[in-house]
Amino acid sequence: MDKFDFDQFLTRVLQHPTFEQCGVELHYKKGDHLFSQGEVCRDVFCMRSGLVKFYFNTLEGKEWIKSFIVDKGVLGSRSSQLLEMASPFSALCLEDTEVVRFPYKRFEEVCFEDLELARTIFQFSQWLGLKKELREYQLLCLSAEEGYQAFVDANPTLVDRLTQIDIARYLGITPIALSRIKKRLA
Amino acid sequence: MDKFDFDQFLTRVLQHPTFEQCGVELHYKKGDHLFSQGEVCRDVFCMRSGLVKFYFNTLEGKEWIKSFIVDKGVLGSRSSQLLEMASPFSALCLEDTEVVRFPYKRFEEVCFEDLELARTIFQFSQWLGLKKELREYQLLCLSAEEGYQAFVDANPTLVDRLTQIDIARYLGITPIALSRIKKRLA
DNA sequence: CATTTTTATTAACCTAGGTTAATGCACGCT
DNA sequence: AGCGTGCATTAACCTAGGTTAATAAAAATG
Repeated sequence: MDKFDFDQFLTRVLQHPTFEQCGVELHYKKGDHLFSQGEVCRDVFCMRSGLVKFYFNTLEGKEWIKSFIVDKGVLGSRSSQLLEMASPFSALCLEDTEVVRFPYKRFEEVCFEDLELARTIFQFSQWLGLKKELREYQLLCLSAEEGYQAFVDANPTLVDRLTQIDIARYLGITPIALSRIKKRLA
Repeated sequence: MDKFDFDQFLTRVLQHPTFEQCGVELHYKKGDHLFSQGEVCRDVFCMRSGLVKFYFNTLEGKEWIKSFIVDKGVLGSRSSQLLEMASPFSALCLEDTEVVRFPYKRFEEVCFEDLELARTIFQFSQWLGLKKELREYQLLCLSAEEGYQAFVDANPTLVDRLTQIDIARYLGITPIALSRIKKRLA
């Protein structure tokens, strides 16, 4: 469960009659938003390919990146889905991205009818929990330099698909600081 | 779902025949560990009263606090439960604490038999996800001063039960820095 | 009740990272 | 091709927080 099999996950979910019926295939271009901070977005996005960043815009006009979703995955705004609240963050495509979109409520309903699917989704949410735990650890315990190294080690191919600005915003530092760190390490 | 009803949760879980049978009531004293970093702990702890901190010890000999569990809650080490890995953090009682302990595997098994319980646990894990999202936001986007204010606002009564050291370790700063922040705010 | 052991505060100094601004590159665009 | 926009680097300066250390108050501990 260290790595999660999204191919299998997507197959299982998207083959389900409910989602074959209510799922909408969408092709987003680089620069498009899946949803934006401040909106309520009750959907689930099953991502087949592409690259998406979740980011916050602060009151001081700064941007911080919550996470990247790479190639395949499942995404959405939890607080919108569960509490019908405005999403606290935006989802922006950094590359052309293909998704199937459907309402979260359907997802929840199906979960309690189809035990096999419930199990699959349970596994996904456990995996996500582990990832979030790691992120929390890195933000809390690692210096900027350690955090950068950990990010590069864990995502060797992703690094080349991102700007230094976005990597820095993910680590919680400025691009200038990241430039200095890279110089220090080289 | 903004606040989670642990009274109801604990009642439902602990009334279940499986946990009435395999659950062990334990009374920990202030200073006791529920489990320690480096050990595998496959248990779930249903907490009835007390105060527990989850903390990391880094290689440089520093301590950082992952979270506090206050009064009532459910806790354990996810990576131990799911992956049978050594826990990356320790759980220490800051006050006398009463729990019921049982193996996580049982928990998982029961979930797939008892749909009502599965629903309850699903709600809990969603609530936990929301909490972790907020924590991620605060670590990533807030300054130490903003983080302290947010912590005090969200946990007005908890603050008096913690030392300044532990609050600082939770915010990711030193107690000295927190002392300066308090002075600045007063 | 006296004695360690923790905790909180403050001061002096240090350092990593933030800020502003200038420069040179590498693109995507018409 | 030529233009503009965004990206990466570097420098100079500033600031929040880290470090060490001294002090005093408050808790545990016997």
